[in-house]
Amino acid sequence: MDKQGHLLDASPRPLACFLNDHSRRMSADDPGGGRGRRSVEVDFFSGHKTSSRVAGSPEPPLPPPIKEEDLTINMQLLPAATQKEEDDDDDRSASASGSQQQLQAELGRMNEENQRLRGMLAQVTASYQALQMHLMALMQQQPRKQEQFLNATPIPAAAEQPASNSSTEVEKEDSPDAGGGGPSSSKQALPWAAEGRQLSMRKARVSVRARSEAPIIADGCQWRKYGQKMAKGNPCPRAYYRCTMANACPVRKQVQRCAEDRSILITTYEGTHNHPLPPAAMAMASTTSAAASMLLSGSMPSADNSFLARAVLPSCSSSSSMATISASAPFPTVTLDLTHRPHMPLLQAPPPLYNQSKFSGLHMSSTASSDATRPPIDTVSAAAAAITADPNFTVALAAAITSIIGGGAGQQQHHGQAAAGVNASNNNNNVTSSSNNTATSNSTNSDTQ
DNA sequence: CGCTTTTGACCGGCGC
DNA sequence: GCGCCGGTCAAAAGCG
Repeated sequence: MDKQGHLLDASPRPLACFLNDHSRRMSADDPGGGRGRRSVEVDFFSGHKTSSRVAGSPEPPLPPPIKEEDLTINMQLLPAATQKEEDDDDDRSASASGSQQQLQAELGRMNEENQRLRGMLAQVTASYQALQMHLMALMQQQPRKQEQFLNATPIPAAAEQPASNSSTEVEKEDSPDAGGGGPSSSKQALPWAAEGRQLSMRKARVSVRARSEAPIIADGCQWRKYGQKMAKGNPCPRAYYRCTMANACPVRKQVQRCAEDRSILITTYEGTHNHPLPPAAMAMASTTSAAASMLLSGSMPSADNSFLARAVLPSCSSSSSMATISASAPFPTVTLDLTHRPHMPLLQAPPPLYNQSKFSGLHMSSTASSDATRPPIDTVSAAAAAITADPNFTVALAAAITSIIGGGAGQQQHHGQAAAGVNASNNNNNVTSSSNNTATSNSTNSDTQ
């Protein structure tokens, strides 16, 4: 726990801060930096972010545009022997021309390095995507551990969160005969339902409360509406969406307006995407999936309710007031409240993106408080999840990389995408080809009640 | 024509 | 066992 806490506490800052700090440090405090300067190291496969330090090895540095200061620094960093040779040279004009040649040679070398670094950057970007998939694969390889965690701490019947078919899913997954012969077996033929392992990832939910007039929040993904119901206790209908970015993506979400304040949109995500996500969707998706996976993997210490809050919302330094635990929900559910700061400019905003989180249904306050009965903490998963879960980091990474590659031309674009993906108040509707206001379409479902 | 939304019906869990 | 409820299905309708 201490390890994880330290790790998580040590990396709350957006990448943009690391970049700025780093370039400042490199130009002033690190004359011995040499190559690999201004590097931002992210070990995507271990999930450890080491960007605040100068790398010992010149591996994955970001390719900076060649600037005057670079040349200046590099000239200062010429080997001592070379400088001594220059001093001993009697022919000053020859020395000057030699210096010029060296300058040009250095420039050429920097250009080559720049090209090389761009290639590396492409690899890093690909690795980032691969990491996402790798994480999902790892999490799906641990359903048993997750089941143990969930089964060892049975969840009380629901009152706060809507009831669900969690136990149904557990049965379907655990018992091989669950799907056989029943009338619902034909329904299992659906592509997403055939992914039985995916069901395990659907037990935890991440709920996002956002103030928005739009029917759904723009999270960068494509969704298809497959149902709408009137939920008890809420005059507003609840809409059910399924991710359509991949054929068998198990991710679903429920969208419902808050009964008390209808300007607040409550979006509940369930599951983990099994496909690469666009940058605009990365922030929200990684946050929700990481939160869900950490809930399921039991990666949070039982004694520290704020652990997950700090992991998922690492920008939040004060955790005492933002993490509460309710044992009344059928699902382990993380609620991210975005309603207090709806227009946070991401890349200029080191302050918390989410200023409040509420944990409901963690059901760990009583039964899981004895650490002896809990499954071991998966440090790597927790760390990787925590890092990828940091929307500031993800968005800043994308924006920083884009700005470096595109020389700022793409920064605005990425900034816009990032904002669209995370700013919950964005009114863009990312539901596929849908202009209907599903939440306000008074097609109240009479259902069979 | 293909895709999405709508909406009534159906299913299973849960409480009484 | 029955009814309530949440979640999902699938045919019909709508849309570009």
